[in-house]
Amino acid sequence: MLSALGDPTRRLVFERLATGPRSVGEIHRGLPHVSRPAVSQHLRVLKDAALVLDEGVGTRRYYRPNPVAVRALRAYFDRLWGDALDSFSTHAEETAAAPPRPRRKKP
Amino acid sequence: MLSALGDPTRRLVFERLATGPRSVGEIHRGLPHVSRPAVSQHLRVLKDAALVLDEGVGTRRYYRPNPVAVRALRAYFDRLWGDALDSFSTHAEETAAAPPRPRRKKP
DNA sequence: CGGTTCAGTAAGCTATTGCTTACGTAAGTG
DNA sequence: CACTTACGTAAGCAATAGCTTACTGAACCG
Repeated sequence: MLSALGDPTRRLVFERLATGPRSVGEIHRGLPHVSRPAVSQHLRVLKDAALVLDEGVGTRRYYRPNPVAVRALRAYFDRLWGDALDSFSTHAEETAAAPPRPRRKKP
Repeated sequence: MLSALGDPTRRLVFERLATGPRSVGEIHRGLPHVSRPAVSQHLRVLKDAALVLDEGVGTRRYYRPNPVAVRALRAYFDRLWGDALDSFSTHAEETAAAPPRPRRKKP
């Protein structure tokens, strides 16, 4: 998932979907610098990564973010956040317990 | 930031830091498939992206996640999550209000 | 001191990636 | 039915990314 969001342009595409379903053409119009086929290709990558869902309506195809994916990403960073906090408090305790840190040549 | 986390190997490196500060050598030992210079290079990218902080102790250098960055990422997906929820309820209302989907333009 | 450990950097190579152009196709329109 | 709209896909290309090897430079150790 994060691999798919690694590309800045793809992130732009993805973020355009946050506020509601968009067709390929709409996304393309909102991103003049990106050709339409490029948009299609980005959407394909996003879809393969399960980051977006799509639904065909007539001749167009509407894309929207996949709630499951967004939740998973949130959970990922929540976990990281928790671990980092733990690590931080441990770090704080240690450095507090040994104030003059056994640095380089000071002591 | 997300660009930096786009690479799977780099994500591995980053995740190794979640549970506490690690030196380059330690990370390398935990990731046998990745050469030590590669680890250094990944850490450099992570540092340039402000995803990690580092502190030199003697001949080694300890890396740890940057809390600010993790919080920012959490916030990013939280926002996305909120927008997606709004979008979803709107979508639900519309489809509920108009069972046989209106085709082309606004009826 | 010399030697060793730990880490960052340089150079070069390969694989991947993202883009464009061109084409194919299904569905809506008159 | 043409014809148009909206997408997807194929092929090919240039740029980038990540890896490895080799070198350099600090800081400890004896």
